[in-house]
Amino acid sequence: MARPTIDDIARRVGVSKGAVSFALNGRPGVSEATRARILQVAEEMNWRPHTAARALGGARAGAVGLVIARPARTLGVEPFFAQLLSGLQAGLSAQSVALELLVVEDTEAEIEVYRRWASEHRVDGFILVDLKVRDTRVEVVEGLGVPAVVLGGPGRHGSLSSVWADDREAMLSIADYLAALGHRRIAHVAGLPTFQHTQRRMRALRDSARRLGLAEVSSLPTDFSDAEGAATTRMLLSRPRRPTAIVYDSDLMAVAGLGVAGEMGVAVPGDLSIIAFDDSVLTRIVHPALTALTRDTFALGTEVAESLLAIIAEPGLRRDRRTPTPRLAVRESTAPPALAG
Amino acid sequence: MARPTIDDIARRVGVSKGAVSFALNGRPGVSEATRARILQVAEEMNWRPHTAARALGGARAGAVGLVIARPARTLGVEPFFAQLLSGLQAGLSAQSVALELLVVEDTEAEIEVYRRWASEHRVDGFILVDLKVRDTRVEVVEGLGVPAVVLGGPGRHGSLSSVWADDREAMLSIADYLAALGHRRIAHVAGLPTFQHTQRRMRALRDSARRLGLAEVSSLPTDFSDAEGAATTRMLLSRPRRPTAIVYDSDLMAVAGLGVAGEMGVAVPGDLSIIAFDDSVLTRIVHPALTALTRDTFALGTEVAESLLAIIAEPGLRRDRRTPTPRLAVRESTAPPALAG
DNA sequence: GCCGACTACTAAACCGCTCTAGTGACTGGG
DNA sequence: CCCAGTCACTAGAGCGGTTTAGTAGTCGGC
Repeated sequence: MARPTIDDIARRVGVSKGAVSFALNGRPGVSEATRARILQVAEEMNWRPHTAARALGGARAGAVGLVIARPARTLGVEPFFAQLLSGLQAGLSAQSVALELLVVEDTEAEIEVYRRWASEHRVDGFILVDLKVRDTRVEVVEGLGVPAVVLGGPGRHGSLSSVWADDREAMLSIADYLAALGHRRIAHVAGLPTFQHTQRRMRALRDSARRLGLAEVSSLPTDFSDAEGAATTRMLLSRPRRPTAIVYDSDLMAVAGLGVAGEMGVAVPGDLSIIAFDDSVLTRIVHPALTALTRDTFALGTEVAESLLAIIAEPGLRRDRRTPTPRLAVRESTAPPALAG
Repeated sequence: MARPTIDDIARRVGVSKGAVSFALNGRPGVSEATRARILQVAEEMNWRPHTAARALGGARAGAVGLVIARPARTLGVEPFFAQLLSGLQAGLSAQSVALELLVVEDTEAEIEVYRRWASEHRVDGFILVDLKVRDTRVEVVEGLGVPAVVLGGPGRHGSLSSVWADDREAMLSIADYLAALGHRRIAHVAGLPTFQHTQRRMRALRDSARRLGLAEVSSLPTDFSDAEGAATTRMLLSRPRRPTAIVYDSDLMAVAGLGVAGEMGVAVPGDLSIIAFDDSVLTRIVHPALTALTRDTFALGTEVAESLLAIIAEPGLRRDRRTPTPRLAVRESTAPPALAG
């Protein structure tokens, strides 16, 4: 027998389709005896709801959408994303909601996908990542009236809910730590300046420099690639007065920077301290292991998933969740600067 | 105006629903003039098909499923998967087919998901990865009658189509290369022995040893984690007669192994040559950069996507595609063994 | 004994689209 | 001139659910 439908069940039990629907959805309208009988027969026939049919009636699609606007080839190298994805999965699968994933080239294409998926009823909600400084997506998604959670914050995402960690606070803690070690010349190999979190980190470092009276502090934007991370490091270490500490906006760039230091004969942490603004196996696998800001990206993912599910269940709800500020895991790549600093 | 339906278009143009459906799907049954008019109005009204409604009529779901049975937390660290995912995306999005992704704990749960998705008509096909030696999934998916492509081969996947690269050939080329350099004691830090490709690689190495007359060659299974990769390396390097070359089944383990060598004062490539059986930024970012077997995982992904789409379009088709054998990219981690070998 | 309220259920509309059977107009061949 | 065949299109069933309106039957109260 092919796919049994509720009609088959209804016939077999000797009731109407409607009764079966009520029974299967735990809705009032059938007696307990009948409900039990229906459930039993459904079980026997191995019945499963046809998602399309359900969705057609205006119900849930049973999936949420994540669209990532990055060149597809670079996605593979970001431990962050894979971790986040895993966490999202864990959170969603608890309610057997699927994740619909799409990688597109640019924000324009991304917006087009939101439009399409929303109008196709393909998903019940969206997850927005990589928030830009003036992000057009927020407005569009708000306009679509589809529940959505923004990863990043605080503020700047209209009426959408968000899950965020305090980048600013984290950067301040790094600056404090480096200053306490005695570093005065600190460089920051940043990410794309169009991202909100990049901006926040740069601003935080600038503020720290002023407050702590650090002489030479600079943030240098990159595209997050290992290549630019390496190139920027090479440039920094070629300066006559090289920085004694470098903070990298991603673990990948930090590892690339460590490689450059090795290649140029700069000892880590003797001549140069390195801190990564993101953690993963990468930082622990290299030698010396990198001091890094760790946060539980997996947990972040589950948090986002839960937020989104909550909003889907109760539209209109707005929920801003701040996750724990990343903490500095001190490993072997940081030390007081050499005396000749 | 909310979502326009084909009925709205029909009313506006002054034709029937059927005509609109024909026109929008490029099917015969309407005149060119009417078709043009309908398309124009559909465009004006910004109409999009409701996927659920389409799927209900027995048509395509417009999505394919990928279920991965691994602890979710470890997924994040495998560059391979993210790359594959990107490639899949690229291949699928060409026909705007979505990818439904789910990470589960074990094979049992994975099979349950196949069952559910198939009966829910949620996807049009499946992609099976991590093929085990005696894999129960193949049989189940065959039984479901849903198109599927297996990543891995050759053989051992029943009537399902497959996309595969020649692991055996690749391992032979590594053995040949190391033997030519003069290595006679070679260790192989393998992956999970339940995987088909792990078995194939181990067998190939054994065969090579016999053929080339290599004295001491051994394969040591691990769980693919950086931790076990490091531990196994530590064990190998503590032996009185340590190997002069180690082949790692993944780039992650190779990097971990490199770290252990550094920690134990074993020079790479002076005292020890290292080869990774998989390539990614990881191998290029460390120092010395690792000699590795490179293949285009992204291309592999698009290949799988295309195969699957072909089978969905034409059920019953069976298509085994062999992708180019991975080639050895020689970098800085391999050299002839020290004389005292 | 009758009314109203409640329970347990049925019948059927509906969601948006596809697809088949059918219809009317026109064409062309014998 | 009539009939068969094509063309362009319509009407409506059907996909598998949900949901609403309606309907018997029962029960309690006065």
